[in-house]
Amino acid sequence: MDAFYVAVEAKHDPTLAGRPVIVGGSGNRGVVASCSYEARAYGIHSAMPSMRARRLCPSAVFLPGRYDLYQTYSGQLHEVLHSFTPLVEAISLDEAFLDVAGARRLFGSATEIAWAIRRRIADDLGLAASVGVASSKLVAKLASKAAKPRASLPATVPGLGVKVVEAGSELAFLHPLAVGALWGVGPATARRLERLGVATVGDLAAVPVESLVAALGPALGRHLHALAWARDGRPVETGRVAKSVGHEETYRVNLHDQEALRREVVRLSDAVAARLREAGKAGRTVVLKVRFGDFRTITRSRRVPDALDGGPALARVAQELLGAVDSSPGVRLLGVSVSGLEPRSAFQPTLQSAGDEAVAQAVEDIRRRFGSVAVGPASLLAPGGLALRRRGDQQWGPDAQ
DNA sequence: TCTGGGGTCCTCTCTCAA
DNA sequence: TCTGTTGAGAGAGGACCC
Repeated sequence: MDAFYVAVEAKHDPTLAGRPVIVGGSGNRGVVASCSYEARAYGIHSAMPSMRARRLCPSAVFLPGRYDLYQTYSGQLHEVLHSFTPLVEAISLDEAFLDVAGARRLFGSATEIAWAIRRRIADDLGLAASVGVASSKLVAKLASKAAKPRASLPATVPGLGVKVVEAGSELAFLHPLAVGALWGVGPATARRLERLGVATVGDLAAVPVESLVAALGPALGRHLHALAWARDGRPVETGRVAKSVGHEETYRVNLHDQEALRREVVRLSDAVAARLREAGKAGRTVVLKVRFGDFRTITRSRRVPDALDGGPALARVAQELLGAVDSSPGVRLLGVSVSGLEPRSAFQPTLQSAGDEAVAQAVEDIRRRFGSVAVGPASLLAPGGLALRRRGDQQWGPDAQ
């Protein structure tokens, strides 16, 4: 989808159309989640600190973002995609891979399907999408990028809408691109490749695989070498299951007080537990993440004998992990996550957790009937109240104020 | 310029057991 | 019995994606 969050906002408020609009955190520790092409023309991009974006374009409209609303649109989008093929691999709220090999008898060639999907999204959702058509996920993804509009002053240059890379012409399409365009090449890998004299995908293809393995390790070295030669046999995977569930939060000001940190751990654990139970999952590895004022980040984890899904049980483990951390430099971010997930039915609650189990069930029932802030851990009744978190709350950093 | 939140995957190191 | 090797698993960190 093209500038998805901003496009949804503009649909609900047509006065936003054609203006520099930024969705993201408004506070001094927030970041840009999505921005309109008009904002991109000022050099603004997603993940940029909001403060910097504001400096680059003081006249931009800043919106806090409505995760629930974007989720609703995402659901509609995936309904449209599934009406063409069941082979849909969702990679985010607004992007997906489709394997349309089996849909051609019904809907025409892959190119015809691409245009039809684009029309349906425009008709049903009122939003613009760009589609890439190719024989592999790698090339399709890059083709969809090539089909998007381009930010420019004085006006945005409209995109192709659909970009087709015919079988046999993949290398001609790939090799002129910057190496950073490849999936798996971020800033750190791009820097390492630069030292090898690699700037484009074509340069990368010319490097012997042994040299890449020596420079980047066996997994990444071999993977990138294959991608540079357009060898990408990864199938479209439907029904991928989550391997971990977590919740983390950056604070407006650094926290120093151990008691405050312990309360935060309870709150985060409660949020994680709610989502675990929603998903019918429990997990065996509890991970505490701490980011200090100087941005140094550590994780501490513990594997427990019985899978956990209750807030109090998670909080106990996470608080033990927190106890071994020196928080005196000041804590900027705290996170709790659980991995090693298994279906809830596959484990038996121990005697100790049986009480937690009953409490968690009751809490869940009350929240279903009266809302998420109707009940919560007593320790959170301290200053700040029942500020329980759900997924999508404070998605892009602490609010201003 | 001052860096979010929710994830996945890879690599390195350490420990323990065979 | 002692020492070295190997492999598995856990813990930690880092890079990357949207």
